[in-house]
Amino acid sequence: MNISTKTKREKLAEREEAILSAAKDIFHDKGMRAAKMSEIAAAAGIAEGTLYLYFKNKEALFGGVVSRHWMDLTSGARAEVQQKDAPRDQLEALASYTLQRIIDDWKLFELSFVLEYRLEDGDRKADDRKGYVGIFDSVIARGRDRGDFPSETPTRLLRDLYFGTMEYAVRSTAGTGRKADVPSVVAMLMTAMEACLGGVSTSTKPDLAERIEAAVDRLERHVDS
Amino acid sequence: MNISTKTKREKLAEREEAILSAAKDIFHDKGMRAAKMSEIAAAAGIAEGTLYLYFKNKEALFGGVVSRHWMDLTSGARAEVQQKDAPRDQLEALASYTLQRIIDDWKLFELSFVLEYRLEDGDRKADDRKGYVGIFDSVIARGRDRGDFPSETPTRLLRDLYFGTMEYAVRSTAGTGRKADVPSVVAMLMTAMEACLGGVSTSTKPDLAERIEAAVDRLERHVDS
DNA sequence: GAATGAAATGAGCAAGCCTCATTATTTCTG
DNA sequence: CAGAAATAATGAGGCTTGCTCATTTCATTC
Repeated sequence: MNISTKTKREKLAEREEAILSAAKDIFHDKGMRAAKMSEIAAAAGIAEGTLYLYFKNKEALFGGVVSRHWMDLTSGARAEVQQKDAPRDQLEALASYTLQRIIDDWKLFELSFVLEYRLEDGDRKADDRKGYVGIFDSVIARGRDRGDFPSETPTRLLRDLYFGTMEYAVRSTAGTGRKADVPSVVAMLMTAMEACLGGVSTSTKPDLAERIEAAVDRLERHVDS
Repeated sequence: MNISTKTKREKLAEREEAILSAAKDIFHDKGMRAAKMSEIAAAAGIAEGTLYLYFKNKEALFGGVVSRHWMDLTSGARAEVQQKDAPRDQLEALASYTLQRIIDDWKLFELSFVLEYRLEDGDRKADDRKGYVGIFDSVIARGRDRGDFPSETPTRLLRDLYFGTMEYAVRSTAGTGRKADVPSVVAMLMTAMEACLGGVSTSTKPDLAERIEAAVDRLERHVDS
């Protein structure tokens, strides 16, 4: 019967993993265009024809690589966000994490752009990123529930601001030697977000105005008595 | 001698135009990948080999198309900006114009992304967009000179916010039937920009000085009574 | 009209994605 | 366990397509 430690399904899954892993390396090194299917097959230790049993074509393989990357990113982001409590701080942490990851894995992001614009069924991208963007959305939703974000700016627009700024920041420095300066970008982004989210209560300490108001209140009560 | 109305140089330039025009249509319809050089040659009314006398290869041809597009965009934007006086209004006008153009010519933008990530000498994009981004930069510079924008947020970061948000806004709606809602995006973007540029306050939250004054007023009235 | 050089041509080459007839391996069955 | 049946893997070859280059056409000059 089945004496071997690996079931058939496991062996197939394992081989798919090997392919994805080899493909990732080669796409990363050479880009989508220059990476040859024959090369990927060789790196994965299989025949070229076998590739096509696992992935319909080069683009599908590429899609598989990018998709895995997004899933990895998503789980990392979720962990990062859970370490903070206040929605505002979560937004900040998510921004730092996202930016840093985009910088680190720039090559894969670059590739995922290329993919986006070549794929026939334009929904893949959405699927890939849906999980990631969902984290952002739920932070915003929670902030709104708590009353931290009184403004009614649609979440959709906030996404544009948030992710657009970060992606562009990295893209605009890619190619040049310079790396995007994470803290600066995050600081500006938070300023912008706060403006668009309405009166964000700064989580850490009450802001200057509030302290003055509170002091005046105390003084009022004091004078009354 | 030269009886014909067109000099030789003119004829060559004209032919290059014909090629670019045909290429634009076909790239637009089929995308970079599916567009065939033979097809473009046929559409331009020349032999396939002749293409290669005008453009080194497919990517160079593609680059020519995208480059022309950016130049067109840039001159339009400049005209738009000159119709306003206040830097803040110029920013707003530029944003509306840019966003609308990105939406209208989305296909070409899409293609210019693809190009970006396939080109060997990564500087072309910068060259193409430099003129366009320069308009933004000079509006910011003028605003700073006039003292309208007291904040010292680096212009580089502001570009990320400005262009990143707009590009992402269009990208996130591309593919779906929905079009990006220009006024909403511009409104949010201006809120964000104002927050980052300092000064220009339309913020919902009364600003610090106003709150302190209000508190002092209360106190005064209280003590008087 | 001959000579010269520039411009255009398109058949054919090379590269690489993908198919499919064949072979190998695993699973099932009596 | 033998054989059958099903599943998986192979890699040579087909086919598309970007690009080259030997040849031809056209324009200009003397």
